[in-house]
Amino acid sequence: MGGKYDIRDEYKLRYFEEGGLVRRKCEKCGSFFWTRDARRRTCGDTPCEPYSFIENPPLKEKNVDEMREAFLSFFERHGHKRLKRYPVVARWRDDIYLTIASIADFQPHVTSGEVPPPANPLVISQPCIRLEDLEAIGHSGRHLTIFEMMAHHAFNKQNEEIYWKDETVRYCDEFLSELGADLYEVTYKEEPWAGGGNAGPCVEVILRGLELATLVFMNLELATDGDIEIKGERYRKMESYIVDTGYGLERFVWASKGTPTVYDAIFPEVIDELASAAGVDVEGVAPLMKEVSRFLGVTTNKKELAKFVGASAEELMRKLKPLELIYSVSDHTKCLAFMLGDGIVPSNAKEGYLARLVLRRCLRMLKVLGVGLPLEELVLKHIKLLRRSFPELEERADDIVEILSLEKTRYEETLARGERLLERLLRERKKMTTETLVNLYDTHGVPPELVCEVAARRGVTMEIPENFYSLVASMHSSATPKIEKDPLVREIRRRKLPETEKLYYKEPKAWRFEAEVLDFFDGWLVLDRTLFYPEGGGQPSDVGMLRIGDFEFKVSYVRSADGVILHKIEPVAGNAITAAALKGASVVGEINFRRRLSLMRHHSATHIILDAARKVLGKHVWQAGAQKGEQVSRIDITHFKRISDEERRRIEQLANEVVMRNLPIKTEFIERNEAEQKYGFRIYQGGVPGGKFIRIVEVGDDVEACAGTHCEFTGEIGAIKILRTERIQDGVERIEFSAGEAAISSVQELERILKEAANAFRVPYEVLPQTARRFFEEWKQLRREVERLQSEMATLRIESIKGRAKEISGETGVVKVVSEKVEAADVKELVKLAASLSAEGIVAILASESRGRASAVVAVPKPLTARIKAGDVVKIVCEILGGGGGGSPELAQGGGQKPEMLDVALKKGVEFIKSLLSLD
RNA sequence: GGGCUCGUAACUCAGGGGUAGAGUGCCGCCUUCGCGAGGCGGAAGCCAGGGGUUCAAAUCCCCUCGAGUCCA
Repeated sequence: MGGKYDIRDEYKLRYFEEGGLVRRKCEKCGSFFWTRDARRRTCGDTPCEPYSFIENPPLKEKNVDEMREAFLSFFERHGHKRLKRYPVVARWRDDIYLTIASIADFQPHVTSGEVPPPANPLVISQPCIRLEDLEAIGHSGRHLTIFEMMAHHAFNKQNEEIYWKDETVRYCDEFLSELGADLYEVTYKEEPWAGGGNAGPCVEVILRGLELATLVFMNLELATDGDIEIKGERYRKMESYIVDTGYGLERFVWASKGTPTVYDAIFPEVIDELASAAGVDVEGVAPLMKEVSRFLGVTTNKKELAKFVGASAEELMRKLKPLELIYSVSDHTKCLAFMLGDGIVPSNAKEGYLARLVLRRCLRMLKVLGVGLPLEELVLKHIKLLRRSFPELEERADDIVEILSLEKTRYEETLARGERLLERLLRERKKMTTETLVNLYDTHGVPPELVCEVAARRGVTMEIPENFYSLVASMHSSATPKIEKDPLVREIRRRKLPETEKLYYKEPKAWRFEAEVLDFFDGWLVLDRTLFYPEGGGQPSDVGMLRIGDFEFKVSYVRSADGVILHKIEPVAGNAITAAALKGASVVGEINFRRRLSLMRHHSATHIILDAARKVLGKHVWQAGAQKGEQVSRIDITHFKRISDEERRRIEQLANEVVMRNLPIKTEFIERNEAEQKYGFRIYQGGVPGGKFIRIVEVGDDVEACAGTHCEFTGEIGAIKILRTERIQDGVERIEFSAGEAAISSVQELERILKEAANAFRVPYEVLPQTARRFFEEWKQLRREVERLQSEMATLRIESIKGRAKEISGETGVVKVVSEKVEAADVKELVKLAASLSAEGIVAILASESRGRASAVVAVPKPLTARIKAGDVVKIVCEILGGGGGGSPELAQGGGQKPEMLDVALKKGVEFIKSLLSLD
């Protein structure tokens, strides 16, 4: 190499040179491009040039299915293996929720070189979902939430090159020619590309203003000490180099039809249906739309567009708005078909939230359009249109319809709730601040448009601030915690420790083993081989003992780092031991097998329950997390509603049938690509393991990539008992269960609770439910009866108490006062009594004693409250009782710990009132 | 994964330390030939559950359960 790296050198292709292409600088944007047309002055991309393919298509007309097939078969003819598409939800990745590009299918394991590609070179048409430009959908004429990225990939290594830049560009030209393009019109714009930790030179292929394909040559990786800088980040050359192309299927179809927008080109059937349902005159707007569409690549601003076509911005707004909504709904409903079809369950978190976001946008737009057409029908229409290429979506149609209608009612409820809340807020205060607007959306999901609408109805005008959504975003801005690199991994690499031989796979029933000590540091012991299972996949680590000569160690925790298994040890007998003394020693290890057996049973049971849940609830059920325990385990699954008792019973029944059939549990290490091909992506329930080979565990009908330890036959599990289900978030249900001995003891525990409850009522447990109901009903009735009698008693008591009222006179007047101890009365009763007395013009100081404590209540007739405040009196009284009190001027209550002081306190209360009546 | 909000009568919600409330619905009576409407009266509450603070908790604090919503 030598010399300084200049990314511009990367574009000096022999293919360009030999084909007579020339390099030019765009007059408008300044970027460099290659062309066969020596007189060309601009790069050909928008916004430097308007579209020139509208109503003048440069490609032979093809629909979506035809275009996809043309691409796939072209590359198949040129030695590429055709691959099936991956799901739109990227379950094999933990850094993204949705498949955003074809290369995402192969990240991170294939691109890093760790795992060989499923084929090389390969061709695929990958449905991708991107939600970044939601606002632009429909307006821009070209943005889509869901699109197919047609791509051919070649994964090259230093000593094993498939093909590189020249071939890639040649393929592009040949394919374009085959479609009828005039290569004289095509420009190749230089554009460095970076993303996802990689970077490289990239060529954008542009035809009549439309970028049709992006040819990325990924050959750099992020490195802090790298010597190449792109877009502010430092990179270095990669060992492998990858051809990553992206041909926009929808754009090709668009260019082949020359319709005003991409939407018209790809799903005209849905647009027609929506337009007629909404009563939008598409034909009428067509001439204007065609005019406008030419300049959509230049700007989407209505004012600027209006200048181009010689109309007013208002006219454009009015005429195009309904059409834009139709485009947007058409796109969103297709997106939903794929999201739900690939098993996303709408939720308030993770990928489920993204589905709900799209869904609710749809519902809002349909409402604005005033279309009676249900959302379900539109999504079904897409599914029908997609049937030929994606038959798997149709299989999910029933569930999709149920999910959609469920979500619709949920959203209607949310909106109704929001509207009521808003009405209340408006009633209370006339003004609506931006803060409340943001808060309403953030906390209650009330869209700002609805706020304006409701406010307007009440005559309050308000505006949505331009930066509304960024205000919302700023409320959530937080530093994303950086993933810390495991220090133990670094330490192990430094010590150059070999991978530990894993005996627990070969001998799942063994509990005793011999091995040699390789290293010891920071309390971690490393052996050449071990039976101890390290924590992983939701299975806790084994514990047990290690014996080295006369010394015994307790193994409290075991973990794995970079294939090396580390045992945390504590000496039981003997002195602390140094690493030097340990190295090379032979050890005898024993695991706590009782615990291990229970964990194995729970682990195998987890797989069985997942499969049973899929059978009972549907194919959208995926594992969303799991934790095994010795007594109780849990598995979280995606599902769109609460699991009913009946469903829970069926899952339990089905799971136990698998146990009783005593099926063999098969485990094997096989090549990742083979496993994916054979079983599909459902093997990745608990995340994606690295490595070329993965361990596949087959339990009944369930097949998963899993590193855990399992029983050899399902019968060994013994029994599976589901204990409870819990909703941990919208769309995710947690199933708690026990297996084996733990299942039996959990049933016994239930039985014990049941019997204890039955004993308390002195009834056989069979009649417990009706007995409990009866007792509760009777209790309620008795409570009412007590209250009724109390008030009756109070009226009787009042008469006698009234008779004992004394007149107290002072300089400012005379008042009637009672001050007495009431037997067997609680605070509530005292309050009632005192209130009735004060209603008759008597100042009442009442007190009682119960459970070793004193309570006091003071009531003052309203006309007297100017002079005598009940709260003040009660304070004086309760101070003597060793407590405190308070209340309103009319009624106050309090108490204290010294009931023996009651008489003194009552007297003091009367004295206080007397003092109040005297002039100061 | 993180943030915010809410659980009070059958329903919709007030009350935010000091006697549990309103509207709708329900029941009864009055009015009417009957219905609707109106008037008068009434029943209906483990204030989600548990713990804590306090003389006193629907109210404040903690936990659990149930629900809603936004962001990544």
